[in-house]
Amino acid sequence: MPWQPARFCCHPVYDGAVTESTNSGAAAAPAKRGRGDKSAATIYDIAKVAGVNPSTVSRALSKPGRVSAKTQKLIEDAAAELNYQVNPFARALPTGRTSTFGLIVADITNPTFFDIIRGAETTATVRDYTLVLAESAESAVTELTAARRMMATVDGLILASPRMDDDDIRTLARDKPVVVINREVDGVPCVVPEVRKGIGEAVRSLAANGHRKIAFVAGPPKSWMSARRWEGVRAACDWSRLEAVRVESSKPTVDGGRQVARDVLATDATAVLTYNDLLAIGLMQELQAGGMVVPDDISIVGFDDIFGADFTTPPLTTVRSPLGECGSGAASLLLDLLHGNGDPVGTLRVETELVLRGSSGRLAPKG
Amino acid sequence: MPWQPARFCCHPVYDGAVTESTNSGAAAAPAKRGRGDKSAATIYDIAKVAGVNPSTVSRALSKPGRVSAKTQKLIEDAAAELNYQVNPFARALPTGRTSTFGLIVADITNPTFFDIIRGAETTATVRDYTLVLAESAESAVTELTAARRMMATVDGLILASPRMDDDDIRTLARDKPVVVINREVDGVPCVVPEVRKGIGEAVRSLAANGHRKIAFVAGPPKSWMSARRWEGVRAACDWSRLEAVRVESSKPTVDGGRQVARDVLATDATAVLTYNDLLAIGLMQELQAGGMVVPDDISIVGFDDIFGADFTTPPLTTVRSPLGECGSGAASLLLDLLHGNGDPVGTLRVETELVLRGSSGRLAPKG
DNA sequence: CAAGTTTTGGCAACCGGTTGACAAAACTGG
DNA sequence: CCAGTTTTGTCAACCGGTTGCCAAAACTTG
Repeated sequence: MPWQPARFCCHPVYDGAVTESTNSGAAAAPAKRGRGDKSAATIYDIAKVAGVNPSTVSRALSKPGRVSAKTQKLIEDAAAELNYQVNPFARALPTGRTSTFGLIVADITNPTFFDIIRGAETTATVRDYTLVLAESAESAVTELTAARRMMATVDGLILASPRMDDDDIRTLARDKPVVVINREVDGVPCVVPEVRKGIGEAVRSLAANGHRKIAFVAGPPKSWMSARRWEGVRAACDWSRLEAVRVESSKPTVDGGRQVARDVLATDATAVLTYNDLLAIGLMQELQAGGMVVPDDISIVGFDDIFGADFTTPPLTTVRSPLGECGSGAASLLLDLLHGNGDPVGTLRVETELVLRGSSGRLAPKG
Repeated sequence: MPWQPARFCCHPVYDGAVTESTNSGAAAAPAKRGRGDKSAATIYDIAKVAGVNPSTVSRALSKPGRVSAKTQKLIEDAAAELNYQVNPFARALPTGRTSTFGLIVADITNPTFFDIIRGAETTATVRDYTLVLAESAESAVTELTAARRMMATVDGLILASPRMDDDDIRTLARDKPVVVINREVDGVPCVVPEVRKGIGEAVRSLAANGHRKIAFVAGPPKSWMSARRWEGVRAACDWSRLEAVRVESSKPTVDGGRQVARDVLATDATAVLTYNDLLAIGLMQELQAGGMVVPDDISIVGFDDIFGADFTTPPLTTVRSPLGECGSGAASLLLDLLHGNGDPVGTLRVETELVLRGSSGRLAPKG
């Protein structure tokens, strides 16, 4: 066996005893064939019932208008009667179409992706597609492996915040349609939040509250998004004649936020913008633990508006990226690509906006 | 077209202009066939290279020990050289096996499921299976539809906090292996957190801090889990000679928690246990907004220890359900079932435990 | 070394739809 | 009413593995 059996860390109790139910065969012997116990209806069964040739059934069911209205009706009735469902594998084998697409996220733990997953899943379901999910564990290699594996079974792929090279992405995109979220790759359709507006609002808000020096806590060094956000902060600060300094973080998590607190204080900036909300939350926790009051002593602004950003005290001011939209937008883009209009390799830009909550504001007068 | 095109709510800008890249054919014309542009290698290609019969290749690749060591080697080398990958559809068609299983959750928005998804996904990947995700939007009908649809394409199914009838679940389980999380269904393997220990710890902790009357904010009326938790609270309170009162909530969300605040106050309990963390967080926000201090004026204990439960001020005391374990446990159970040992229809119980944080404690002396 | 036993490999049918090529039928217009 | 055109239906090959059955090869044993 190539895999290690999964282990529990908390001593779960497995009571081998069968529950007191009669257990009358249910769930005991899974059916051998692909479909249910009663071998499911095929187009041949329909053909027999409707008195036509199987291929006629196939055409009636897949390409509308190819058969006469009355035959169509006949076949549809027969299909309904037998409650027929196409066998996706039989269909996929000759056509290569699977009505399925993949979504690879860097880290399922990271709430940033929750909304993306949700948006993509919703759109997939609405358009009669199935979403297959995989995680890359923040590793470029794992990501590429997962992507390759998926390519065999899906019609297209969405990469959310991919870690692999541009070239790898383009190579994948040569095989099947690929859409990238949170990064721009030449020649590949992308969905990216446009940071300018949101950051502009954030910086203006801070400037209006008298802040003069702003620290930006950066994300992973190779993150495309982190670079864009830092650019955005710098540009907005230039515009508002504020000073901007950059601080590096070890990892874009709550823990990373706690760790970076010293460095942030060392800059003596009075306001901080972070690469993402997790960093902001960790940073705020650490600063508060050290006795600072937010926003009286320091203002904190996060990025993304993830689930839980408003659980903190004070609730986190943040630049919202419409993550759900990114997910559904990417899915729409991909499905459009799959349904013919394959050309428009463009970038879908979604707007960001400032969500003003309690963690930013005017400095309390020194006393 | 049966579907409505997905719409954006925030006026995203689609710049039809092709990015300044040369766009040299990349991603423009997706390959027609199922695999990559170069038609992928098949067992027939391998057979030709290795100089054996295709069926020998099939056997060498799928059932170890069925061919001689040297032939095996020959074939493996040829496969590696052509970098062959099985076509999952071709394999699924005759066998019905897909190396895929489904996971249906009630609500992708609900962070309770994040860890479950993650656990299941991780285990799936480790054991070379693919996870397919679907959401039921809290509707029993949608859930059943999704389940039926999935049954055609997966080897087994995991239902997390299902909303459908026991009988529907058993019917599904007759077709393919099904594992249920967060609910017990006779004759179907289940994974449930055992609430007694965690609730016991919570109630004893509250009792030790001088609380005499505890309110339980219930979840959805038909939730199996909510009933178990209420039972657990009542039993633990009896044991510790505390009074337990039950309060109904409208929905198990942050908002529902806010709404239930009045009713909780009306009970004049000094401590509250809620059906889940979202309710606890909403309740705490509302009480704090009304000027109450947690835990000085009232203690709050949540359930599940979801992501973000420690973002609040004070951080939330909660009874942790090992959700990740539930997900991976269910996946393991399912895969074991799929790999032969099909019999043990039992219940996997995972332990809960109290996570003591700041939202519970001793009442401040009245002043 | 021959007879008996076990491996190993090859053939061919099969899974269930799809699709190009073609024949039959229906319809058009002169 | 017939030639020409369009619609509708049929046939058969194909997608790429899997597997039961049997023959050939390799190995054991008396």
